[in-house]
Amino acid sequence: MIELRHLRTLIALRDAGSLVEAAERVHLTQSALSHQIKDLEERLGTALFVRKTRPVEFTRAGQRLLALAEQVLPLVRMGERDVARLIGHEPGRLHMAIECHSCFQWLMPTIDHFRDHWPEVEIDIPGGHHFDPLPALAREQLDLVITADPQPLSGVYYEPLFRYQGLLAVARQHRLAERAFVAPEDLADETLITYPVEHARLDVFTQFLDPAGVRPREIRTAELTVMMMQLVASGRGVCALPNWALTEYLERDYVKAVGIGEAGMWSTLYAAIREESREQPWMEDFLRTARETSFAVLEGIKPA
Amino acid sequence: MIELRHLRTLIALRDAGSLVEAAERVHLTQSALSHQIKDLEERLGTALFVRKTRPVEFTRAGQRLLALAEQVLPLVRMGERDVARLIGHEPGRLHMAIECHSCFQWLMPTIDHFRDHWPEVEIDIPGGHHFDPLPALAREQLDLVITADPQPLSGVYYEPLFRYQGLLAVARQHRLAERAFVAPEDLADETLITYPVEHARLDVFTQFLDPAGVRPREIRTAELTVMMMQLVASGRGVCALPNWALTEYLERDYVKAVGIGEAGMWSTLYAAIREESREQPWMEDFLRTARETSFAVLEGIKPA
DNA sequence: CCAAGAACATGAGCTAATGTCATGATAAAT
DNA sequence: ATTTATCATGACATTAGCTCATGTTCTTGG
Repeated sequence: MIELRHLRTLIALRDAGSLVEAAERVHLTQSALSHQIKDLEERLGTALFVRKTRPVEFTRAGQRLLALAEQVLPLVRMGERDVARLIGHEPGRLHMAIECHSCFQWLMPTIDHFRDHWPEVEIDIPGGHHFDPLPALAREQLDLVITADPQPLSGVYYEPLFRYQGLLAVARQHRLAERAFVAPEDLADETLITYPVEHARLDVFTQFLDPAGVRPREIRTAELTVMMMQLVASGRGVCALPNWALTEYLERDYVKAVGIGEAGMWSTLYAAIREESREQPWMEDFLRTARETSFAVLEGIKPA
Repeated sequence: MIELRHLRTLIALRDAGSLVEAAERVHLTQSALSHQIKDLEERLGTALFVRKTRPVEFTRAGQRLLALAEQVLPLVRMGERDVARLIGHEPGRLHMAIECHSCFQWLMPTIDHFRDHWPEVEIDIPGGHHFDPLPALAREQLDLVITADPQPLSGVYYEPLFRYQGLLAVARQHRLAERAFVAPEDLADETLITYPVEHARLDVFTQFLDPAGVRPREIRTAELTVMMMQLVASGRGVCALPNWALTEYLERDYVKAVGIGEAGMWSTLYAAIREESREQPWMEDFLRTARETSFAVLEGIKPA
């Protein structure tokens, strides 16, 4: 019997273009997908896609099932959502804080989408609190915090949203601009621009420079991403940012980006929530929506 | 994650009205369904139906999922059907013979429905053959035979369709008419009307009278069911027929029906096909359609 | 009102489906 | 030709999902 699992796999496969990446998206191994699809194909008595091409090419049978998936999965999700809504009549509250300074880009579409489906949930991003957001979460002053560095805190659960790559933004004519990636030593006599937060919470240091024992010549801070970009573009320094925070500047050819370290510098973005709110139907829905929206809106990120 | 399995279960549950019978329909145990649904309910965080009532009553969440199932399952079946059709381009042939004389009632809707979906399969019920249909099946003169007594024959596979109960039709004012069921001895001085086939192929004898060593006073035969009903109604005998062959006469209050033996006399109706044709996509579809249609059209039958 | 019968729940245990891991084959890229 | 990426495959592991046996609860009929 065909199951929804199979349909979800096919969609992931189409979106990803390869088994390996599709496997990541559905949080299984490549092997599992290979077996799963092979099994399905055997039962149906036909191949569903051609593996030799990149991206994979679907056979007619495969296309038919894809179409089926497109019809069916949204219906199922709507159904689940309705059921969830039938349960939690108590109007929910979703007050959130955003640690990472440039998340609005993908968070806003998420919120818009969410608001349509859960009109009764009160959403807010209270501005200008100067307290530490994670304790405030535990204190129930906040309900969700977007953060890149989870710290163990009783009652707080960190739901991974996605992984992203940190890139080094440099001026277009910078000496490093044509490199595929930089080594820690390359930053030894550069000015590094960061957000004004503790050293320990910046991945460039913890993951990249500190392990190599390298310190940049100078460190200066800036509050806003645009500001940083101006400094970088005018050659007054370099700065490490998530790939998706940079795309708009890269598209406009305002700065260049190079990889950080040979393997790249990857971090995970988390949604921190209280344990109890974890099973709230609208919370589950929000997290799912957030993940979906981010994959739709952002490029070059990977499932956590 | 919700799966199609769950939706299929819910539909079965609604149609059946109780877990026990729903379990039969999906060919699982009552326990399995209980676990399955409990698990689903836990994950959704709400009950789906009230178990105390008969038939079971669905909660709002349950109703929503039922609606979902009604939307989704037909789509899935159409998808599967299309895929199956994409494979088997070779035009199929489906020539069938019907052993049991009063099957047209449910077979016709099946054929109609099937013809819409598989226009390229040539369907026929060749009439008036006087040869034995099962050997003809092996000889590839026929492709499907509806029969109630499977006989081991190499290369022939018997797919069970459903189980039905044999009932004894008696005149309205007959002395047995008010009984819940008859014992073998009750027939000792009755005239029994049967189809004109070998003794060994009539369940009344093999399952009921022979084991008890009872012979009816007289046996007479009739070709057609209507004929039998006329004889029965006018008090010239009694006859054993499948429950579904009788319903139309019962509804019109033309005859009465009583059970045969305390436990009832149950037989299974089979579709006999050749081993090889068993995996033909349209054959699978025909059998499924046949089973579905029969459950929709007939009452008082059970899954095999 | 009690005994017997249905129908559902539940826990233990088993099996088979469905994963992972390690590795090999194949094709594309350098 | 070598490296790198992707997919296939077999052996093993895990676990979801089933059956079996039994308990609980509600209904029915004597």
